[in-house]
Amino acid sequence: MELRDLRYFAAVADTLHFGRAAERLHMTQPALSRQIRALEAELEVQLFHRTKRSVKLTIAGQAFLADAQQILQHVEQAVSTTRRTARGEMGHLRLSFTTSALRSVVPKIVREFRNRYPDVQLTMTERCTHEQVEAFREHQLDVGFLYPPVDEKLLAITPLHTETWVVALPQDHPLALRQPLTLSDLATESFILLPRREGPYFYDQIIHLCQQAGFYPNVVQEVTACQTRAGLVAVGIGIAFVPEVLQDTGNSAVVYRKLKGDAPSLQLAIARRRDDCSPVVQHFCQIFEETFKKTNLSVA
Amino acid sequence: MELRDLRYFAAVADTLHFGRAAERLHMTQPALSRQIRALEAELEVQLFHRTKRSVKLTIAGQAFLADAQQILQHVEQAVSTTRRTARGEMGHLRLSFTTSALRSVVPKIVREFRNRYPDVQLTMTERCTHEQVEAFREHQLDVGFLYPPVDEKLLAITPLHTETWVVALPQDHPLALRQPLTLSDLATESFILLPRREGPYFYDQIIHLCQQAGFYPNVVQEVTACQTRAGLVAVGIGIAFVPEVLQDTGNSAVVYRKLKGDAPSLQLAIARRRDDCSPVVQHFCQIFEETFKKTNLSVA
DNA sequence: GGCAATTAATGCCTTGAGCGTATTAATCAA
DNA sequence: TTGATTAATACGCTCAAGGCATTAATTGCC
Repeated sequence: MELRDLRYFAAVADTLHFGRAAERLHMTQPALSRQIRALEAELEVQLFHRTKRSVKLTIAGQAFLADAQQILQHVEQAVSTTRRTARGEMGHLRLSFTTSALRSVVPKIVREFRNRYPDVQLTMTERCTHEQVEAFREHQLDVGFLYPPVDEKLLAITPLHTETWVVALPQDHPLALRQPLTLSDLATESFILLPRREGPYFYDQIIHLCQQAGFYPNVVQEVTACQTRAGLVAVGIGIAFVPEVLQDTGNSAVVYRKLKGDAPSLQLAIARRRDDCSPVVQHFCQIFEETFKKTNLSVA
Repeated sequence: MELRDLRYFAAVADTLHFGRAAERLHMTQPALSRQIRALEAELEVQLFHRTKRSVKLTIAGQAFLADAQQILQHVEQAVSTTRRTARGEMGHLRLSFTTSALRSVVPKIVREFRNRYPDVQLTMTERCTHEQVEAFREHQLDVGFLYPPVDEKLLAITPLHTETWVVALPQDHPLALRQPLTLSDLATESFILLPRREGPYFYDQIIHLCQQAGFYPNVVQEVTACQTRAGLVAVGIGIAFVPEVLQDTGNSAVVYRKLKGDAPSLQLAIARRRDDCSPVVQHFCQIFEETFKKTNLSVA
């Protein structure tokens, strides 16, 4: 059985007239009659009651017609879906970002992407940099906003902008009264930092900056997520560094102070697999470039 | 596009190897390669990443594969459904019956039918004889249990068994004390009957029998359904005739008495359209015949 | 009742889509 | 470098599917 047979059958079932159906199919009536007979022979089922003058669907023919129409429609839809998928208008995009990226560049890009490609299913997952790298390796991720440097030849990484980080202090801390702080002001404080293995570059940067400022920091390591960091600061466990965009102005128990001179900073970047030729990812990166060129200064 | 293309594509997508796919399809590799290329050209979409040594699905190819498999499966299912429909193993049967038939032959036949043809959808509607005839005319009904005679050349009617009707009396009626009644005992009673147009044969039979018994019945006509008849008898509106199988032994306000000698009776019959060649109806009538032959005596 | 119109089926011939065989070209492994 | 593997290409053949001409049966009209 071929789709041809279904098309012919549907035409005859629709018109109940071999001549007119043949005309619609741009063929001759004898050819059509023969094809329908062959189809009936193949199915071993009579699809039409025929007299020399009239044609009527049998019960089985009615059942077959319903399926035939569905199948033909499904085929059309499949062709359309395939073409649109090839063009990147349909499909799936798995996106990850750090907490700070979610507060800066992600909303604008995602809004524009959903606008232009409403039929692409987006899966967005917050992940820190090394989780994203792992996900890329396991083919679980298509595009990520993360902090380089990342030691991974698999990934193509485009830098976006540099985030400045600020100090989070308990509201009643003596230093909270002074406005422009320097790193050396913090020499005697306890530092709340992510474990080195979860962000070695940033960790080493802090250590390095402190040593330049003349002291070695007293580190109280912390495994939990960013959200609890402010809480730990509030109850006096120590002080912490936070991306400027993540300052929680609603929580009066914690105050944020900029650092004069050398401050810890991280460059946000967009990453994708080098071997990923998915048109959806290409569209996303295209939009990223357009949006980034226009809004780079305002965001950075 | 033809189903052939989908079959070929699915085979290659499954094996990711033109040679082995061709083998599975009982054809040669060059022919298969050409067909896939032609399919890609028709879709204007690349379905496979090919090197000289390996084959991989593209994103669009993955999307197409999902649809192609569904379509091929749907085709198989359509063929199966059509064949089973032609054999009468699937489909739809609309069945109607009088209240009395529901209490006699219908349950056994329907049980057996559902047993043998579980995939035929049954629609059962209680209808009196003339409603059934009307439904047959309007192609709303396939098989009916009704009371002939029916003046309708459209229908093929097979008699089933003769129902004896009994008299329903109020429990405190003087005649309720006597056991075998005769029609002439009822000469002075009021009769609750269906209007003549809703069952002229039965109506005329009553009149005729009464006249034979020497009186013309005093008829209190009633339009409502059988179910309320017992209620009307109970409150003393009159007496009524009821099929023996519909005697409501739970209601002590009404008693039922057989009639000695000529009693009103009706023959139950099974009816179908003469022009109905539906295999489902044929199976139903087949079962009817088998069941009827075995149980005729016990039911009648 | 006969004739014209309609319409599905049949017979015969033609064409090209699809297949097979043989071969090529590229890649990989040793 | 060589042999093995595998997809692509070249060329020719075959038959399924289509066209044309005709038949056969039915309907409706005069």
